[in-house]
Amino acid sequence: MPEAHYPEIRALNLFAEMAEANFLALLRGAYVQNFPPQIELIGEGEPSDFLHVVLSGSIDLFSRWNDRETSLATVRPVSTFILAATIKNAPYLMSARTLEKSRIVLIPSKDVRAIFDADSNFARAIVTELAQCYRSVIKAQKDLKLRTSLERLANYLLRQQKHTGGGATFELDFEKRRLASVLSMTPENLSRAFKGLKPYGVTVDGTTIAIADRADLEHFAKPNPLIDDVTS
Amino acid sequence: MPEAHYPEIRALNLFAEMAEANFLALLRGAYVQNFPPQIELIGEGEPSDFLHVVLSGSIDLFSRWNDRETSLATVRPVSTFILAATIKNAPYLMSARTLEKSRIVLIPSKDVRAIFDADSNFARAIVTELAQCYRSVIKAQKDLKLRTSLERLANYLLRQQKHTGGGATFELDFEKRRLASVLSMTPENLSRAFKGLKPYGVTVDGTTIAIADRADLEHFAKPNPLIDDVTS
DNA sequence: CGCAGCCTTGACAAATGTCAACAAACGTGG
DNA sequence: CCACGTTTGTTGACATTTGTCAAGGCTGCG
Repeated sequence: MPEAHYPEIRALNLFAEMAEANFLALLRGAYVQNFPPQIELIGEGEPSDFLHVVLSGSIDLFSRWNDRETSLATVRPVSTFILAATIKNAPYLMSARTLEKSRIVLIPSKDVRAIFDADSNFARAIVTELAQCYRSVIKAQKDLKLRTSLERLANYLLRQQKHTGGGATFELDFEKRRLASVLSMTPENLSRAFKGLKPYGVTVDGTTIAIADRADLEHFAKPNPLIDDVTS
Repeated sequence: MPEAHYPEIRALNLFAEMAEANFLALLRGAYVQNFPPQIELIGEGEPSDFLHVVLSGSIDLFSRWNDRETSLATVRPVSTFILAATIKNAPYLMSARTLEKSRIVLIPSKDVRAIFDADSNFARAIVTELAQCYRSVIKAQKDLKLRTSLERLANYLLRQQKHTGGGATFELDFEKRRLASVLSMTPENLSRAFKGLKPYGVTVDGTTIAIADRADLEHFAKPNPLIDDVTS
């Protein structure tokens, strides 16, 4: 793969502290690939042959069961996905597809496991990353089990507002139908939920959201650091 | 702590491969404590001072928000809990309480982190454990987002039947109100859900469940290894 | 025996999903 | 650049699922 990509991969927490020789060894077997939108990169149940790194574009992690489908997470540059399956050498639990044109690095899983054994800094970074992932899912679980769909939407909007800088108006970074799936509701229900937040100062124009008074919305949403904060 | 407990702790995957000296160092600062039922051991948001190991009894991991409460997992002997918080040195995301009289080993988190840095076998075991935990939560997430409560109950019963040896009748290992919370439903809804499974051969007598024809129930429940299998 | 907690049941309310229709936005090929 | 068809979002009417409240039965324990 082109060395031009090395620095941005190296900058990831996962790879930042490892020995240079090991980093190079890891990327020696890796390659970069460009994918058009809506391509299914991996299917749940398949063996985890590669650790994936998104360089550009965005990836939807989703799952199907009994003719139903749900989005579990979105991966944006620059970060890795399906690390747990790679480490455990177990089948993928989620499918992945490109949402837009995306550039992905594929690192053979066996190389990841080999270097993991050889480089304790890398091992430590993997632990931190996995612990982070675990805690993120636990938060999502709490969001799902403790809140109604209206509350989930309200808190999502507050998170997204913060994430985009805190301005009174901001853009959704999802197609609404995907947002609905992420929030575990139908598109119709999401549409009505937006209206349900109007009393709390939320107005919607396409993918542009305006929050008239953040405190007002927070009073309803009751955001909680142990559910809504990205870090920690 | 009494050395009598060492072997059963040592037998855990997490501790099995580490150097003896490190194992002893880890347990030097640890102590065992007995708790009566219904004691809240830790509260979400508190700093993660100890890694916990359940030697006997059982522990409910749960979370509260806005006057609501939900059970996220049950920990049974012999296993650890809240490893991720310990590793990240971050606040607990879940509260924990004893369900029955329980004996717990408390290992200072800073010792865990220190030995983690010193013992690569231990580090590897932690990675495996975390990856396992992560995948379990993802499965729970899929269960929750892709299935109705009736389907979740049906699949839970199939898992529990398998877990208890596969006999046509078996015992629930939960109080029904807790099972309801784990499955993300109200006790009333659970009560009715049991009746809803009657057409598929499920009969209930107290905490004793009978499944007349497993294939019949499976036809409805559509269990899937990527959601319902404990391993992998 | 009597109390407390759990489970169940019924009646009802609220939340959410489904289906159908239509409008708006988007992309493609002419 | 426009016309067309496809996809997405919205809305209404309705069904289903799930939750809430209240009451009563059962069980276990002091």
